[in-house]
Parts: sequence; C-alpha cells; structure tokens
Amino acid sequence: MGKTRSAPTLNDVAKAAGVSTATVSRCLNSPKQVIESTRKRVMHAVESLGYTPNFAARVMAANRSFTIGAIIPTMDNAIFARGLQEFQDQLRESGYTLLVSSSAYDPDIEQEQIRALVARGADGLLLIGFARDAGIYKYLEQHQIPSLVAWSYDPTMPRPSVGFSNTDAMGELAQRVISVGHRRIAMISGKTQGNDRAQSRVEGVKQAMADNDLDADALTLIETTYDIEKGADAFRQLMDVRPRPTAVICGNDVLAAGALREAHRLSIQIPDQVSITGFDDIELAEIVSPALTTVHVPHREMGRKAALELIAMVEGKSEGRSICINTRLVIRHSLAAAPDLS
Amino acid sequence: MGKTRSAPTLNDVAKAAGVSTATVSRCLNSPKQVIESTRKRVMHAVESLGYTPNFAARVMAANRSFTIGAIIPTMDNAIFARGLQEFQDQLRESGYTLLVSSSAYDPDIEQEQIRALVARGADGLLLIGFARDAGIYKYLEQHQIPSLVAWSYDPTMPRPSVGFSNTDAMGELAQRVISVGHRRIAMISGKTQGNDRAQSRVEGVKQAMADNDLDADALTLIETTYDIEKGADAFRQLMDVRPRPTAVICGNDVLAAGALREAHRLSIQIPDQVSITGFDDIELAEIVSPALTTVHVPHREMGRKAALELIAMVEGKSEGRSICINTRLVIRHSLAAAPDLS
DNA sequence: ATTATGAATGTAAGCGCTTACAAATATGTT
DNA sequence: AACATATTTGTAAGCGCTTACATTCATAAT
Repeated sequence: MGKTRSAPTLNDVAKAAGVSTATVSRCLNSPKQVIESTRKRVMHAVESLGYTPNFAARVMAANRSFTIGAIIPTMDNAIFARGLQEFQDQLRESGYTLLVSSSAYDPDIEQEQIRALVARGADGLLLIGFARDAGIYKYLEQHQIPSLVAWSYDPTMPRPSVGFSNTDAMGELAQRVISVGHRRIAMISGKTQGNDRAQSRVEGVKQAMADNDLDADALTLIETTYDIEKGADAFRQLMDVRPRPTAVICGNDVLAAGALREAHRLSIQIPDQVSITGFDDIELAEIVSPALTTVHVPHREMGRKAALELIAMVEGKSEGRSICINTRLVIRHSLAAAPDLS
Repeated sequence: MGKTRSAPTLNDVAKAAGVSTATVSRCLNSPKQVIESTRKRVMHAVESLGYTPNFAARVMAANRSFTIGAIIPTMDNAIFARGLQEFQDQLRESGYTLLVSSSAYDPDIEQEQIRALVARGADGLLLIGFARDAGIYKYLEQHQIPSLVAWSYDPTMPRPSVGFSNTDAMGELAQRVISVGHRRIAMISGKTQGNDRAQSRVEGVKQAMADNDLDADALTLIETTYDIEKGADAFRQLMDVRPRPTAVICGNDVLAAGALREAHRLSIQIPDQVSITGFDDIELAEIVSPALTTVHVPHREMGRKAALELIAMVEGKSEGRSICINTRLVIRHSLAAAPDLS
C-alpha cells in the first residue's frame, strides 16, 4: 500500500545540505562535476537521512535503468542456472543489475514477462533460443530494447545470438554413438514445440544417422518435458520397443539421469545392454553412475560473453554480433560399444 | 540509450481515442468505471498503437507495482529453484510479477540487491533466512516494504517466516543416525557465517548428540561452500580422521552427493563402511547410488504458502504470520547400521 | 418542467528524478 | 584592472502516469 511515503527524497537531501536538487543529483551520478566541499556536505546529508534514490523516478527521468532482464524457460533445473549466474556476475561488474523471470516454457507467459521487464525499464534483454512470436520482436524494436539470444547460435538469423549450434553439437555426439556400432537408436527429446534447441538436437541426431546411411525416419523418438520422472517414463517405454534400441540419446542430462534411474530399476545394465547419453554436462552428469557421456557446454563462458555483448549493445557500442561457443564431447561410462556388434 | 522515445504514451492513446488521459488510465486500471462505448474506442486505440504502459511512471504515480522481489543466495543449484518456481506461479495467479536476484551468499551483494528491488518499486520481498544486517531491516521498515523470510521458521523472531525448523529437522535425522548405532559422527556443513539455516542444522546435530550422551563438542565438523566438489573434498579429509567416523551428516544433498562421489573414488562402501545423509531431498538425492537418506522439505508447499502470506501482507490483509512447514525423514540406502556395532 | 442524484468524463496537480540552460563564481590573461 | 574562459551551482521543464476534485451529462423523482 503506501510505501515510500516517509522515505527521504532528493529534495529532503537538498534542503538538508543547503543546495539544489540538481547538485545532489550530480553528486550521485557524476561526482566529479561537483566540488569536494559541497560533495562532502551532500554525501553527509545522504548518509544521515538514509536516502536511497527512487528508481522509478530515475528511470523515468533518465530513460535508463542499468537493469538487464533475462527470461529463462525454467529455474527448476540446473541447465540455465550456471550460465545465468555468470551472466549476472559479469553484469554486476559492469554496474548493471539482473532481473530474472521464468516462463515455464510457456510462450504466453514469456511474452508477458518480456513486457513486464521492458515496461519496468530494462535496458536490454537476454532471451533463450530464437523461437517466439514475431510480434514480440516487433515490440522490442518499437521500444528500441536491444535483445540477445543465448543457448543457441545461428549466424543466419537476423538477430544476434551467443551460444552453440545445437544441431552440430548433438550431431557430433550421435556420430560417436554410431561409430561405436549402434544402429538401433532411440531418442528422448524435450518438447520440440516452440523450442528450437530441442528441435535442433533432434535434427542433429537425424543428420548423423543420414550421414551414416541409417534411416533417420526410423529414429524412435519420444518427446517429453525436461523432468527426471519423464525421462524415466520415456526410457521404460523405449525398452518395450522391439527390436529394442541399443542406445538412447537424451535431449539433456536431466532426461538421461531419469533414463539411467529407470534402467537401474529395470535391472538393465548400462552401458552393457543399452548405452545412454546426455547433453549439457551439468554436475548431475558426473554424479550418476555410470557417469554420463554427454556434450559439455561451457555455460560460464556463454554467460560471460553474453553479458559483455549485451552491455555493448545497450551502450550502443555494438550492433549485436553473434558469438559461437565451442562445445565438446565428454566421454564417460554410459556409452559403450553396441552389444550385438561383436 | 534512448529507448522509449518512439513508443506511444497514454497521451497518444487519449488523443487517438478522443478522450482524456484520465479516461484511458481508468480503462486500463478499473474498466467498470468507464462506459462500454468509450472503453471500446479506447481499447481499439490501445491496440492499434501497440501501447504498453510505462511501468516506471505507473509505479511512481500510483506507488504500487504489483511486483514482488526475491533474493536468493544462489541459482546455481536446485535447492531454491523448486520452491521459487511455485512461489512465482502462485504470485502470477494473483496478478503479481516476481523478480529474482541472487546474492552468491554475499551479504553485501544481498543488501545491494534488496535496495535495487525496493528502489524498483517492489511491493514486497521474499528473503531467505533471518541472518542479515539490522540496517537492512530498518531500511525495509522505513520504506514500509513488507518482507517475509522463507526456508526458515522461528516464531520467536520478530519477523514473519514461512519454513521449517532447521534445528529440529536435522535433529530428527541425527537422532536416527545415532539410533542405528553410530557414535563417531562427522558433519559437512555449509558455511555457517551469516547463514542461520546452516547454523541451525549444525545445532540440530549437536543437540541430538547431547540428547544421547555423546560429546557434542567432539563432532568433527567441516564447513564449506555448497558445492559438489567441496563436499567431495571434505569427505576425503574426513576419511583421514582417526578414528574414522562411521557416519557423515551433510548440510544438504549437494554436499552429500559430493561425499558419495568421493566415496566411490576412494572405494569406500556406502553404507557398509560409512553412512552418508543429506538434507532437502532434491531430485539429486534419489538419483545417486546409493540413494540418499535425507530430510524431505516440501519446497512447493513452502513456496505456495509464502506467496499467499506475502501477498496478504502487501495487501494489508495480514500483519505477517509465521507458518511452519513439516519436513519428514526419507530413509534410503545411504544410511545403515554402524559397522563396528555388532 | 424542474431539481436531485449518480454515473461518466475531464482538469490538473503531483510522484521523485534528470538535465538543458542560465546564473554565479573562480581562474587565468593581457 | 578588465575581460575571456572554465568551473560550479541553481532554475525549472519535463519524463508518463494516477487520482482528487470539478464538471458534465443522463436518469429518475417531484
């Protein structure tokens, strides 16, 4: 309800220090413009009144907030956490504050959150992946809010992105799976609807299959939400498919962890009977047993570079370049040669 | 730089619709106050201009933002993710937007984030744990910002909290550990400095020991940051202690997972040689093998109740009650009888 | 027809801050 | 000493919105 009522304002400080509001404002924003003696007096008044500037007012007057917004699909697992933490740290160093909200993978909520952040004066936005309504991009343009896509990289897109090629990264992993002899391959993917990362990863698998004269259309594919439980469910389903797949490629480590857990329950030996792979190389991947063969994504590097680039865009120093981050295969025990190859 | 420059304002809409700004404002905020015909006209203008209200201005004028802020210690692991997701969902349903920031367990950063959120017009704040500088609480009072502590519960504190007694919950677990015969107990705790949850958990263990005529001061205690790696490091150290502890109680599941991993590496059989326990019951706990005996915290319930209570406070319907959430022991395979008990 | 009543709309005063511009003061030059 | 120039400070006009209050208009009661 009533909030700032009793909080001191710029005016109060000005009076207390016996100067004009302009001088106080300058003390706070460009101290070198005001002479030491008065600055001291002003700062003292600020201290003793416990004054904090009202951001809404500042944003409105200056049309600048030093705030960056990020909308991520979920906070519910570690996928975005690490990269975002680094993103925030980098922003902080440059004097920006990060505000995060999550969309629960729902495009409508995402749109709402984007508007909320823009309306709140965000100077720039970090978005995950490219896929979203064109109207949103138009909206951002109208408000002249620079935005940067992360967790994806596609230089052919009109908007800048910092990330990696999900297709290539997953392709490389699938190639490895095929190289060690697997022919009957199944995949547990995240929902591809409105999720270009998930789409590209499926694409990567299919491409690798095609490259090796396997019928990509024969890929047994289950789409599900990114949940351990769901990964487990999907794995169980896949184990009923005949002929049974010898390798299950998962859209990320969370799904793979679920698959692994279900394999334990079903007493299916991993990797002797079935190989399982993940994607992301979050901590989870190393902890499960057998440890997951996966694609390592340098989340921290991505977060840092995204922050730097977005700041450059916000400050008008960059038009928005796309930056490619290199992923690499991490071979651990969950992948082995296909059993029936011998 | 210049952002909202070309975006339409209330004034533009008013002109386009041939009404006053007051009417447009009313259309947007209390539609029933304006007659159907004009409302239609106004809404049409809003649509065709692609108007979105400027939040900074709205906040400043109305002194109300429908925004709730949350400052969590870290986004880097799952501990807070789940509860926060539910918190956000509940807020959304009630028409509030959640803005999150993370403090990296640093009190100074936390303070800065709190100020940032308040300055940005947050109507209320969710804080994790009680321990923080008194100045911050004074600041919140001065600005009349309701705040709610979560992940802790202590009815004796002057401020409302939604959570559980970390002492009791951990005490119950420790009691169980002792009951199955363990006498040489070690603990890997999170940094207790400025973290009342960590402190209370240590307290819980000590209390349980004292209750069972064990020397609580003899508890071998390692404090570390909440990292899998650190948990592993600490476990290695503990295994060098002589006489070697038979049970390692960890401050949370993340540390326990690290301990477990290290045990694997050291070829120490869990739970045959050493028992390990966690806290939180995040997904990780069930995935590692052996699965962790831990304390289940109903994060979702906590998130939901926290949201409801905080909204009530913001809307002046509650003075701020404290709500206790029940935790429960989850016994899995990582805890067994002490080996040398026989 | 006149007036009381209530609903719909308009008017305009802020909300707390930044910043262009003006004024005052200090510094340096000749 | 007189002036040009640079530095420091003040003045006041917004930024886009909400809302108390005033006004207008429609309806109903007399």
